[in-house]
Amino acid sequence: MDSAARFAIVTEAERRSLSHTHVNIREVAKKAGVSTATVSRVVNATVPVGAVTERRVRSAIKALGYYPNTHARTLGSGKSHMYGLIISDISNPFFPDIAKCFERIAVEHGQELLIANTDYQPQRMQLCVRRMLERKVDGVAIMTSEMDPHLIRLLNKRGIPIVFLDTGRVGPYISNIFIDYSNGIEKAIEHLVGLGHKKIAFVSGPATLASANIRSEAFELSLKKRGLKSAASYRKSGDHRIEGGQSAMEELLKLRQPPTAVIASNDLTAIGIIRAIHAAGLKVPGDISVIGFDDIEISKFLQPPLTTIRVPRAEIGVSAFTALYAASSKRAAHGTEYRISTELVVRESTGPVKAK
Amino acid sequence: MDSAARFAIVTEAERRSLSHTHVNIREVAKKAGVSTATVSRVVNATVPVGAVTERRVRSAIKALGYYPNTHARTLGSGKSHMYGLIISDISNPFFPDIAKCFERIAVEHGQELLIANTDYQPQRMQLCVRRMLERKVDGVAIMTSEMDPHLIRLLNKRGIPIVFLDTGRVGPYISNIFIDYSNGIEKAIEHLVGLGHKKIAFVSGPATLASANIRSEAFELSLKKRGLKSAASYRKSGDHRIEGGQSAMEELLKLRQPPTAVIASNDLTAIGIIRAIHAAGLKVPGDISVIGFDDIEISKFLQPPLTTIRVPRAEIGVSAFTALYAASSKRAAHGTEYRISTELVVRESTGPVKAK
DNA sequence: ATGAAAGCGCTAACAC
DNA sequence: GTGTTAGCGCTTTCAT
Repeated sequence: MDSAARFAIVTEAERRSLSHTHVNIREVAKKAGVSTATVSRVVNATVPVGAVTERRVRSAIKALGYYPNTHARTLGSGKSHMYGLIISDISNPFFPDIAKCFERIAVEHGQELLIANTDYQPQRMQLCVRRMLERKVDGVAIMTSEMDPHLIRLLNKRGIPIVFLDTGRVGPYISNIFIDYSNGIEKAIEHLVGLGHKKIAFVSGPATLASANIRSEAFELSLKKRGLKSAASYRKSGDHRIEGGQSAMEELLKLRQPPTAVIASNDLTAIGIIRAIHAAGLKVPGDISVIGFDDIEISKFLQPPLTTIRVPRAEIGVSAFTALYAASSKRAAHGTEYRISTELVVRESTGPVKAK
Repeated sequence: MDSAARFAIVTEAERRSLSHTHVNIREVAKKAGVSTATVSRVVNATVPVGAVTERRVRSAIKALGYYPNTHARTLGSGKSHMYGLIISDISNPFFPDIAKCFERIAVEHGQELLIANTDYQPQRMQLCVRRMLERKVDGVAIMTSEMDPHLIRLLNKRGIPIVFLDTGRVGPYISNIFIDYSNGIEKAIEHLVGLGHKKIAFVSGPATLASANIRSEAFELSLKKRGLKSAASYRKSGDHRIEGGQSAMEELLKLRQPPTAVIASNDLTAIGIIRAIHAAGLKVPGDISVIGFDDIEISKFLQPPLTTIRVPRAEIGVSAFTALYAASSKRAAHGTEYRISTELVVRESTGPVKAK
């Protein structure tokens, strides 16, 4: 099969004739013998149209291969039918699931999704917001920590609905997705205590990340609730990547009394921790138990399969969309708080504390 | 810090006053005492403008907080400054790196990236193309296999530049990113043969995926080149997910003469393979060597770190952008082929064949 | 139920 | 170097 047949390439002549005649609503109207307004009504199903008229319009649309120009539509109606999603880094396995779910629902509702990465650089946040403003998005989901109040104000001033993940509080045009980390963390500590662990360490994420801090604080709190003392030497900070977990664990292993269990601020960190433990010739969970956070897809396939605190990412995607959709369709000026709970998924990286 | 202070929420009165006065080019022009055309010239730097005028315009823009409306701009100029990227599934770890890289470069060039997932469903491809058409993208990168020639024609007919990944041939407005799999695969087989392996199996991807077939064929070819016989029983098909690799390996282990080495069509498959080997009480690479494909980020952190054929995803992102940018800026009607080579990354999942 | 026409915010061709 | 103005393709009153 040659190239032309394979892709059904059109001839240059055919293309020229078509590009001059870029099909628009006027041509459809002419062909159907109606006004452009009627075509618009058929396309958008705004007000009822006579049955015969509708059929004529539809067949004209089909015959001409008409696709409405979204930009013109936006200009006319004021709604872009586009939501923005600002995240740190799409290659962080936490985000793709959220983005995918959000996109699917958005498309089902006739909305588009515009994704912008800050790449963890606060100054890129400004560019992201600018893009959202220029594209006139109907709402923005912000899932980074790098959020200058000034930039938020830029969006809020224009009445653009915003939904935050985890950070931020509900306000005018501002919703928030609250993730109940404490629930999962308490279950995790309970699980470890039940296995006899007393020396429990925590490897946190970068201090600049609000959600990482929340996880860290929830850990402290849960530990206190259980009456366990929380030694500062059992608190290490990572970077939410494998490398950070690894070096944090290396330090923990140098302690005179290394922990018997470690909870990580995310699964990548846990992978690094396990790696360091293995590198030291120790076993998971034989010598040290490890609990991750997030439950990214790969976690259940690790050696050993990772016990982890699941953060339901699909639900986050749904809530983010729901928040923006509610705010932008109804004229609900005040945001809503969406609650998402976490749960402990017990697999094989945790076990009874080693007998001395 | 309370909500208002934290986000610098604006008052309702302030917002009302602003939303009525949705800042547009005319207001900037009025404030700067120039025409809208001049403002446009300053914003787009199309033709030189007097130094004082420019300064006045810029300060008006700043004072008013003006952000040009991209949709109006698109309507006026005919260019949307937006590229589409159609992929199967953003949560497949192969894609985020490509998307991220593409997006970064695109933004640097004043372009936006619109991502659409087909979710592996051919019928969703139609919706994706429609979205691209309606948003009037300046070009589309198609990185799925589900590509109905009819849909391609829809894009091509309108002179919209397309770039394919791996599949497809160069033609009018059509570029292709050719990935030289054979190079990496040959190196992989060479590596295994050097370690004494003769019984080498291959676990392919889904037969519906063009790139998976290309990988599979390249394997066959390389094997023949080396004069090794290629037993049909050593050819299993997976699904490019962990599960598929696992069950494929389970079958391979049932063979009277199981292979001593396995090459997988992607890294996830390799993870499944390793899992099955471990589940059978065997060791990697002690009993069986495993080579993956892609080199996703996690591969080097697996136990054991995975030897794999790296497909440079950042380069793919760059090439995809370059192809579209070249095609849409110059009026180069004919596409280009971009070549990307693969390389073997030797880590610890491969070792000498087990002595009998 | 349908048509006519006035925008939406910007660009670009043309004047000066 | 700068202003004027006619579109770009659609939505949306306002008539009819």
